[in-house]
Amino acid sequence: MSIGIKDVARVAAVSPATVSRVLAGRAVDPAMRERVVAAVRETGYRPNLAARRLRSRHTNTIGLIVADIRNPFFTAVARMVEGIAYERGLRVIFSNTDEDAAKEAMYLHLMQEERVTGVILAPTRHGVDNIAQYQSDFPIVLIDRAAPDGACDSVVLDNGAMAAKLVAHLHERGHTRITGLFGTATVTGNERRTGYERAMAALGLPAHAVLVPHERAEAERIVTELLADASRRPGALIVSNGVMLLSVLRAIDALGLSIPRDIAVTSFDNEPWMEFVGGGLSVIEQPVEEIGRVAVTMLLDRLDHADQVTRRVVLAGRFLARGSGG
Amino acid sequence: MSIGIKDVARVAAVSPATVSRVLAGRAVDPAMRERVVAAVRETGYRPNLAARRLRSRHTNTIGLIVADIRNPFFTAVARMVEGIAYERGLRVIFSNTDEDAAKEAMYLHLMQEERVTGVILAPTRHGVDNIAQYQSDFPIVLIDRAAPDGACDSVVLDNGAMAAKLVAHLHERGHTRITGLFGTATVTGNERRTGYERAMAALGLPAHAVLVPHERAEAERIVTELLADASRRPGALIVSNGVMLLSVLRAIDALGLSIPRDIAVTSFDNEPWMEFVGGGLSVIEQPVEEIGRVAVTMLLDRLDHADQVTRRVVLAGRFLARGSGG
DNA sequence: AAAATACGAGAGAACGTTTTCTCTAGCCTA
DNA sequence: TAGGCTAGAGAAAACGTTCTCTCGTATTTT
Repeated sequence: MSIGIKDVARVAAVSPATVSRVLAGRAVDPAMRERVVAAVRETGYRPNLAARRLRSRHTNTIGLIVADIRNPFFTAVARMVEGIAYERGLRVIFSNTDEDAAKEAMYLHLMQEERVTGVILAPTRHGVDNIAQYQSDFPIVLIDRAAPDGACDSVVLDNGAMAAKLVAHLHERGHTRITGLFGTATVTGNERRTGYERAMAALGLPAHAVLVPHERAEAERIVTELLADASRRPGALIVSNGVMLLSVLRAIDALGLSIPRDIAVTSFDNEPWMEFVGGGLSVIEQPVEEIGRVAVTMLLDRLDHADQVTRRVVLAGRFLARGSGG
Repeated sequence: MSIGIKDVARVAAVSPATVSRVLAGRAVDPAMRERVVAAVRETGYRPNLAARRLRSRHTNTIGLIVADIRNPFFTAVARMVEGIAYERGLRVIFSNTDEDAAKEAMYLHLMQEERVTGVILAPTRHGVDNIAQYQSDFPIVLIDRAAPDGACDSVVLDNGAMAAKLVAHLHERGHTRITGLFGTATVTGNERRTGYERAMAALGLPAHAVLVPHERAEAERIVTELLADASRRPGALIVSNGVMLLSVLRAIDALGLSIPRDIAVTSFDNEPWMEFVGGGLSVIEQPVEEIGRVAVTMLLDRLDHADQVTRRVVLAGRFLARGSGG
């Protein structure tokens, strides 16, 4: 039998309502307040959040659903979101879809049942089209991957421009046979591919985009095939994200190739270890803390102004030139 | 105004209790069950979890508190715990203390208010001594770091033996001047240091253990200092975890040294990128999936048998010999 | 065939809070 | 000084479920 607000009220010789008011920081006679505070301490009372949420009809909870927790980009964003949310008195329910649309749908349903205040979501490709049905229950802010028709607030990287930056960097280093590797599963991959193709075209170079599935073994197989034949091997690679990069590195290693001697490699996403591989990998660093902060802010904003038009915040990344560009 | 169980009951022409029974999968007349299922679908009903938890008095929720989400070991464990928990119909509340005892205490209080079923915790050094006060509210299973007096169920790596394995490996490769780098903040670091010192003593070699703080810049400074002077430089390093390893690599890189030519490096924790650095880093891989599974299992076990004696499960790691041992 | 038993359904209480409503006392204004 | 107003406290309803209790019907047992 745990201690309830009534027990505290009895000890403090006040009504439960008064205890509730003290806990909520509302106007209460100072003497009474003190009695209540003392009683809370004495009894070791802990409010029951389930009861509080049920009665007050707000959960002060936001959902965070990411597509792949193994991707350190999402880990970093999650860390930021959680920190900011807690600062503002919001709890975070965290979940991971593993790029699986069914899991995504399940977690969105769960968010409905939790009656969350709002959701920050990195949607799967399939999920993007189906978020509309949840919008009526809570606002959603998309991160990393935006809804194509602006159906949703979103905060994304300027993928096209960043891809172009990688192309420019490799071109400056004298590369012309630049191949791009992009994911099949996300709009982000698409945007990066488009940016790559435009930039290549602008330089009068032939673009060669390869679509790489999310699944690891398959990804490695495709990359190995691409690089196996020395005569047809590209001079430089642009890799769409940090997870895919690992498959690329594994293939390069297995073929006994060396970066940047045999092939130049650049990528999206920055991680601590990347300075130690291939003479230091030249990469696009995403502004993860900014993404987290903007996402939470937009979500809270949307709660206050439900019928404001949707916004799409596009953030620039930072190009880190290290040695792997050749 | 959202749809409640009474609305579903009205549509299905049954009592709310019956709807509840159908949802809980209890015995109900098939015809009625069908009516209820249809009504749920028709109304788009989503149960309110706050109400359910309040009334049923169990939350089906476990708390997972880790010390450092940037450490991929914890990310991996978290992923496993979440997966297993969801399989068993448990929700996971995830939080991260950043090795901060105050944050740890706050989150443990939060777990009380959430009325969680149990908690899986990677405690800070300070936290280990204070968990007793929470044990009365919910069982706790410690991971990675055990309570010294067996006050708690725990699942840990066989740190001593694994450290000895690294020593043996380096010794086989001809190293005698082997320095160990260990964290100051955790009992885990202590155990690894002890294992290292014993193994060195057994081989008749002088042990040289260096304590490295968790804070990154400071860690890097200390390691740089250790390696700067070529004449006093150790021939091989044993690093206590993957986060510290990054500081070590940075220092080695900054000094222009090469692994394993100038210095051999071995470490605890395995991550995908480690095969590409220093000719492939030789490391101890922790059985993360096993740790997650055992932790959840022990927690559920403890719920059934509250007064069973505490258990301490010690798991072996796997040594991955790659090139960095020299 | 009668009695005992088991099963399933509904009514209503209960979970632990916050909120609404009512009331009193004190204060300000006219 | 009387009347209206305001602030703060308590009583009781309400949040949306599940659980307990009761009762009727169907099934088994003797």
